[in-house]
Amino acid sequence: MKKSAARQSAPLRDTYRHGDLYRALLDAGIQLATEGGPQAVVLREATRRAGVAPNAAYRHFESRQALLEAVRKAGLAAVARSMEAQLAAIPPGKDAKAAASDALRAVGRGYMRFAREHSGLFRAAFAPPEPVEEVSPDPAKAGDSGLNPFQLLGAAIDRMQEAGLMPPERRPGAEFLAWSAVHGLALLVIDGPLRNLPAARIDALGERLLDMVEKGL
Amino acid sequence: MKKSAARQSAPLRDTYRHGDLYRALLDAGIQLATEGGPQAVVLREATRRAGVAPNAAYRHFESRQALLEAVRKAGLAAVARSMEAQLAAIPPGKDAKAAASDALRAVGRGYMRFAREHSGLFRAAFAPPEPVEEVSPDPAKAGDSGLNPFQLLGAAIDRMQEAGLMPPERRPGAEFLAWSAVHGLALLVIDGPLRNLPAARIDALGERLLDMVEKGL
DNA sequence: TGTACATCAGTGAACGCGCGTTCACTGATGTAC
DNA sequence: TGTACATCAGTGAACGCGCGTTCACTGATGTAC
Repeated sequence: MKKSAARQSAPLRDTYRHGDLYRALLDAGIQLATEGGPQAVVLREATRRAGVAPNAAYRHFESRQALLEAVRKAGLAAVARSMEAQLAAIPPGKDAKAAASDALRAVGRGYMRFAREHSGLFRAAFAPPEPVEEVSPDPAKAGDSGLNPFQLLGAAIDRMQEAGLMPPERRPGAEFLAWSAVHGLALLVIDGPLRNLPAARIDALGERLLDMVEKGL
Repeated sequence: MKKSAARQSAPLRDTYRHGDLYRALLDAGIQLATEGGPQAVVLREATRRAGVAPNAAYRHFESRQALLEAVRKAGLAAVARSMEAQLAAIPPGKDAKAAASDALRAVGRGYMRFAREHSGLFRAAFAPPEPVEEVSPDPAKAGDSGLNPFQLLGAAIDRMQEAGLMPPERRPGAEFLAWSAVHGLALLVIDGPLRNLPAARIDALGERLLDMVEKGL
């Protein structure tokens, strides 16, 4: 399993230069994270998959840590995109209240869905270094809308409040509460004791959790 | 930092036999987990701390995995004890409704407090192997009451329902919702983007989260 | 349009590291007589 | 109460592993003339 694929001594390309090794290493890193979480992001394996000598990575990343960091940002962007996809799937033409409620649920659903479908990358995305940054709209972490996952959530909650579904005095910090609930279920399901619950039960649980959040906010 | 303490070539004891090496290794493992999470539970380091040759561990644990497993169970028991401590601190003499509500909050608070105070061990306790076991009252995972963390939560929710604070039709599966919320905040705070939020804000957030859960259930 | 040259992306070999695990052993302990 | 002996907890040395990282290099590429 370790020395499985892409393990030839001859390089995979015919040119001496690779072309876009940075991208190739990052893609390999993303793939590794997807397969095995942050720990699986290993420099040597990434270079192996890119068909390149181990030390070639140092032309593009200062260290293993730097590669992992790049993978993390890519993971956050992918989370954001998953949320945006759910937002885009909302049927239009509802009144403001219903639309706001739909949006909040879509954001949560997109988050949980990504966690389940790409659990390794999800775990990498939320691995240690990354203090909360209410500012810093780093485009590398954003989805197509330019917002990162946290900002997407914030926007959904703003709509809830504007639609009158949430008293303004409870607005500050509310994203942390919603985030906690959704994040917790995601982790219990992919990594924790709720792993190997049947998918249908997980879905139902997710919807009930969103009920709870909506009602409890 | 790696070769810091307890690094002498002479053993720390005067007898040839150790006395209670199983316990010593388990304690070392717990300590390692507390310091650095599940990954930090390293056989060789545990034997080093116990003042014993690396391979001596194999008299008591089949493999590194087995030691980690034992640490995990000990961690779960410690979580349960933290929850029990909060339950014990509830002032008596309230009516059933208030008492049930207090109990639910105590359980959640004990969980989050443990996560913050022993974050490495907490992470180890909820590391991969551990499918949900509605049965299996393994005493090694239980606190002094004999209940494991999940069972303590279930009992608190039962009380909520019995006190009429929750409609019976919403009872099934409700522990998963409460657990998700609390677990998510715990992880965001110890490991994730909410790390290095000031303690006072974390406490306040924890109480608001419990409000949300209580209301939302 | 052609040639000389500087640049710098990727090579090949090697390093030291700590890890988990296996082997044949030794010697303190508790038990049977 | 004393002795012989089996048991088995801990020893010492060694293994192979994959890792991150450093070194001096080579040779394709793009640029200046």
